Amino acid sequence: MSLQFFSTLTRQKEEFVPIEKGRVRLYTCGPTVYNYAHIGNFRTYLFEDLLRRYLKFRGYQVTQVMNITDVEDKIIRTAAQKGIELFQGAAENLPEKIPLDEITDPFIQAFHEDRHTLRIEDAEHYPRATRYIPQMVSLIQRIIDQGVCYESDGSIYFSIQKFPHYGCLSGHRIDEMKAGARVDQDEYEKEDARDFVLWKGRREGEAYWQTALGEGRPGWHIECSAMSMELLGETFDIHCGGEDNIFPHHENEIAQSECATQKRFVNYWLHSRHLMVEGRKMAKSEGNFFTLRDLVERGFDPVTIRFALLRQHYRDSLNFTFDGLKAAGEERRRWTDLLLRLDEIQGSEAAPLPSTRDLVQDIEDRLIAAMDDDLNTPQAVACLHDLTTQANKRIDSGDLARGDAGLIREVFARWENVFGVIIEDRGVLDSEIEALIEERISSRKAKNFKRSDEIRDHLQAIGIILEDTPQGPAGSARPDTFPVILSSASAKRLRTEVIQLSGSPCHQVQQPSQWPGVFERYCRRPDPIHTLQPCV
RNA sequence: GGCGACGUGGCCAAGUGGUAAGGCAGGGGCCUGCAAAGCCCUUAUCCCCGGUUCGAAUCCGGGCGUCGCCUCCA
Repeated sequence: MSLQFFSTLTRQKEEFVPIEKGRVRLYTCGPTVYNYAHIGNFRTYLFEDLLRRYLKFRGYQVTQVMNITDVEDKIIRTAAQKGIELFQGAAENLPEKIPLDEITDPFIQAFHEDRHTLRIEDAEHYPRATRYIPQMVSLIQRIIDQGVCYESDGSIYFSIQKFPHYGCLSGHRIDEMKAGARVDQDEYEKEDARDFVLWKGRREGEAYWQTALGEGRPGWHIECSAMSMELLGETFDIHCGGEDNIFPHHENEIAQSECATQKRFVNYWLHSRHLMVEGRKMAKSEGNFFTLRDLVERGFDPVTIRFALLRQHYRDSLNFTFDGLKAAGEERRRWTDLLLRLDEIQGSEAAPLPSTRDLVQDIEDRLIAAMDDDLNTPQAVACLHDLTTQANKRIDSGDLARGDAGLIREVFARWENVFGVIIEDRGVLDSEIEALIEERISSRKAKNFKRSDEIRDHLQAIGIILEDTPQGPAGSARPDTFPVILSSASAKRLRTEVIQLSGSPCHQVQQPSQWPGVFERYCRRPDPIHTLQPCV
């Protein structure tokens, strides 16, 4: 089977054929930087990251653009409130920094930090709207040349009646779109309430650029058209975003772009559905609004958050719950535990058994089939669980040699490149803890179970779980906490893998009233008397 | 009001015509000094009604319910 995506444009799955063989040009709508991104935003960015990673896995060279919207109403309003000097200047000749950057730079930086926290890969380009004003102006001029625009009070509007395909993406038909009160909220003067603005004429108290179009600033939609064309060409392969962007944003992008170029704008439109929290739309007024930072601060493992947001299909609405997070952590723990078990397999480096090769081949075939089918992550995850059960079974029965273990490890390593949720970062075991582990081993040998249980309980209280195996103690990750897997040389000598938690004590965390009991169940253990050194 | 999506076991969730993947949680068992982990066993006829078909969770019609967009909210 071939790689297929569900295209919003045709509302069906289509085989993916890139414009240029072996290469994908991908545009993803990025953040508006007036605040920290919330987990709903990140659901979309994670979907796009998965898409990017899988395309690479499938051998494509990916050129991804993610725009940064750093000029729009809220930013300008914030700047005005803060008394930041509003700028003016020729669009062609702007200084390195503009006053609005004072508002947006910190949030751009925070966005990239959050991205890294969630293991979202770097895109090739992160264009900022304010740096592409000249391109927007010339694009608007091309659209004007097509005779589909009109000017009113210094602003330039696109007349949707003049674009016959208007509505093709969203399914809205122009004659059915009511010019109701809600549509007509724009303060600017439009001939038809449904028209959209390409260029906003200068208004008192707002930032503006001096351009061939006059003084003003760009409308919302034009930045994506201008920047995508500049960096990816006038027709490119895939354009993504959240479902709320289908209308009007992407609909308008198509209209303005295809009018300007008289070419197809985008071949595949992919949209992710929204995230809900505990069954409700996430909203500040509901008290269920979370930024990534909120959750990390409260002790949730960001990689588990990544997994919780990725393991459900991107085109289904996702109900983000704390029970779901916990389950996601358990699923990940199965994998990390298995990898630890595989590491412990001793013996000769014999060639893998044919049955192991068959197993691995079957799993990988199914994984590819699942992901080829419009990124069917739930099915792919099930494949990894199947492999996990099979591998555990073979370890238990003792017919897994190091060569077999290596083969299975390779599968996880390969698919880790796609999912980014399997492999843990490892640190180094604290010497005080090592001493306790050694003491427990000797206690057990001496059948002093009171003392050995005491030590195990103590370690568990600070977030280290010891599990005894026939070969000696081993460790596993706590699903509900922040695991830092520690594996020092001496730990290995003891055949021990230990996990320690890092971070702040839970009693410092404020419990939110809307979820009584949440933190008893999910917060980090009150630690941290032991300092961890990250291992390279 | 217009457009669209969805409704599968306690929870999450695959499966789009041939008699229900996987995970979490729960129960039982093996293993263990006790645990933990792992393994084994264990819970559904797929919102309701009608239709098409030899046969439907899967197609069609109706109903109920949930959600999204129609507002510069991913």
